[in-house]
Amino acid sequence: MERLWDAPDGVALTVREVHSALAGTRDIAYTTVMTVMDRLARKDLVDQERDGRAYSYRPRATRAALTAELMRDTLDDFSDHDRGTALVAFVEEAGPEDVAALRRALAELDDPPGPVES
Amino acid sequence: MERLWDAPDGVALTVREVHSALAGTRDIAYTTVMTVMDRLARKDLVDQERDGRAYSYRPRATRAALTAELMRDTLDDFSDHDRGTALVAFVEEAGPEDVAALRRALAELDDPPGPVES
DNA sequence: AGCGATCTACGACACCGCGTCGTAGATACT
DNA sequence: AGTATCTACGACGCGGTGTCGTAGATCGCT
Repeated sequence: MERLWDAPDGVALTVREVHSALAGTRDIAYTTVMTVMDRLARKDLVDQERDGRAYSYRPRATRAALTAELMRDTLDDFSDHDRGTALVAFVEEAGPEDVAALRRALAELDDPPGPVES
Repeated sequence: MERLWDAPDGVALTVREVHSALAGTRDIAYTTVMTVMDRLARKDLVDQERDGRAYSYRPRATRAALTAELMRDTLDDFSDHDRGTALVAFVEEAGPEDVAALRRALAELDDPPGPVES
């Protein structure tokens, strides 16, 4: 259930909230959500903070950031060799959309767009 | 044991060859190598071809290509949302080396360098 | 032909991660 | 007190992975 990120944004959520949200779509036990949350916390993917009698969980990173990190991890597993080679392969097989996105991302490195204002 | 790629290059290898290669470094049973090879073949990560009485295994893809594919898979798991966002995050956290490699890779897309011929 | 080396086939075991859930016990609300 | 709400902890099944052994087929040499 790593897709608990899909629902919330960047705030802390209690188990109940998540469970309620999910219960609408699918049939899931309360404790299941708990267990998942707990495991995510154990892995430091979320922060666990007390919230009254219950716990609240806040994602430590964006889904996007997490995805990026996983991609980097994959790349790291390859590290001994030429990372460049892998990246070239990645780009070569990437769809036009992704290529465009990469270009944009790289461009912004030089020319910081100034976050969100405007 | 996905790291069987680390030793060979792009040719077919028999179980014995791989085993011998590994036996130097670590203490491993012949059948272990077999099982691994077999599983890799099952997953179509390697091609299995008869070679006399034994089998020969040839990697279906470069380690680099495989890495790239895994990275793409990770990205796909995120697909519903903005792939761009993930890619931006990826680029932002990437080291200078990787950024440079990406730039090079993208450049070559427009301007094919004509493989390897000096 | 007989024997030993070599291979494959098949199955087994342990361990881990993940998704799923239940029971038991603490805590709070009415 | 009684009920609802939470957490703690453990459990089960499933699939992937790393590891190996035994059995049976084949090959080559004496």
